Amino acid sequence: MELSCKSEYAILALLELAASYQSGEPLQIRQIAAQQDIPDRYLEQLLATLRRGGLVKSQRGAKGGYVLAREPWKIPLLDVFSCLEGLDAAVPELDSSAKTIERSVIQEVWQEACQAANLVLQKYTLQDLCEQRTARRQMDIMYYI
Amino acid sequence: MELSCKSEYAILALLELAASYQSGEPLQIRQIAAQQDIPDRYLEQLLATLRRGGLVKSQRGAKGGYVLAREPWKIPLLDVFSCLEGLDAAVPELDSSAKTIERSVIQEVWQEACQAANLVLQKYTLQDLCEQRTARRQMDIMYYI
DNA sequence: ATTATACCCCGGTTTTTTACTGGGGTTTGT
DNA sequence: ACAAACCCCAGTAAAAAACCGGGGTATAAT
Repeated sequence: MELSCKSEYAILALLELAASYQSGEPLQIRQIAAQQDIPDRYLEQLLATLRRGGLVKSQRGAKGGYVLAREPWKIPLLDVFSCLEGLDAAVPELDSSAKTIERSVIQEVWQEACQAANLVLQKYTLQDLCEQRTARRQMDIMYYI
Repeated sequence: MELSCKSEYAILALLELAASYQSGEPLQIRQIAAQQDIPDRYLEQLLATLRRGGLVKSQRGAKGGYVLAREPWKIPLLDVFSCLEGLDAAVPELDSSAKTIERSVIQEVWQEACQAANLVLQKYTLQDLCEQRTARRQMDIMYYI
């Protein structure tokens, strides 16, 4: 199960926004894209999706950009995934049209596995990842010395 | 997270093999494909992969076919997935080449989520699914009456 | 031995999804 | 007014998933 570029890019962008959340100043697509080495036109689409999903707010015009729609600790990663991949993707619904019993039995197990994964993605917030990042940076400095 | 055709087909086939495991008689691709409504040429590929992965054994020639390589209760679903999608797919390794700290932090969380899912897939065996199936069939009969 | 059956190998094609790009419009601060 | 940014839509390229076909090989039955 590979993490899609899409999700990785989105989370990277959100991490930037989380880091600058205190400042209140919006970040521009260009900036984020440059910082995280993401194709900016592509990132634009992702941010648009995140905006429609209520995860970020945008400010148009000069000095515009994006800010998180709510505090970093109130945004679990699961929200990001369900926004991008669709909620039905995060937790696939077992269609009652269930062609055969076998298939629905398999789907149920699969669903349980997905829910287990989602539980993990639910418990980590952007804030958590930000902290992990700074902690890691500290470690790298220590190691350097 | 959608279940791939590939994995669904494979598990369906393995369920058939599990069901006829007692008999000792091999099942043919054609039979399984017809029973579960799977394109037989495609199923052939999958069974070949499962064979190379040591999950099934094949008997060539007339009266040939496939049998499970070991008892149904000794085959957790995770084995099927890792065989088909590759072990590195089931548990993505975080490459130490880690471009940036941010990306590796994200990968770690993703990996934890995958492991949670794998734990579920580890605990269910083909046997379990078979039993689920027969149980479900009983229920359907009750409901019919 | 011959023959029919059924797996084996390998490669190609089609379809779908993912990742990415481009053009032209609209809002907004200076 | 004008430049900086987002907005919308549509297309393309590349990769993965799903599927198909041909010719070969082992094996059981006759």
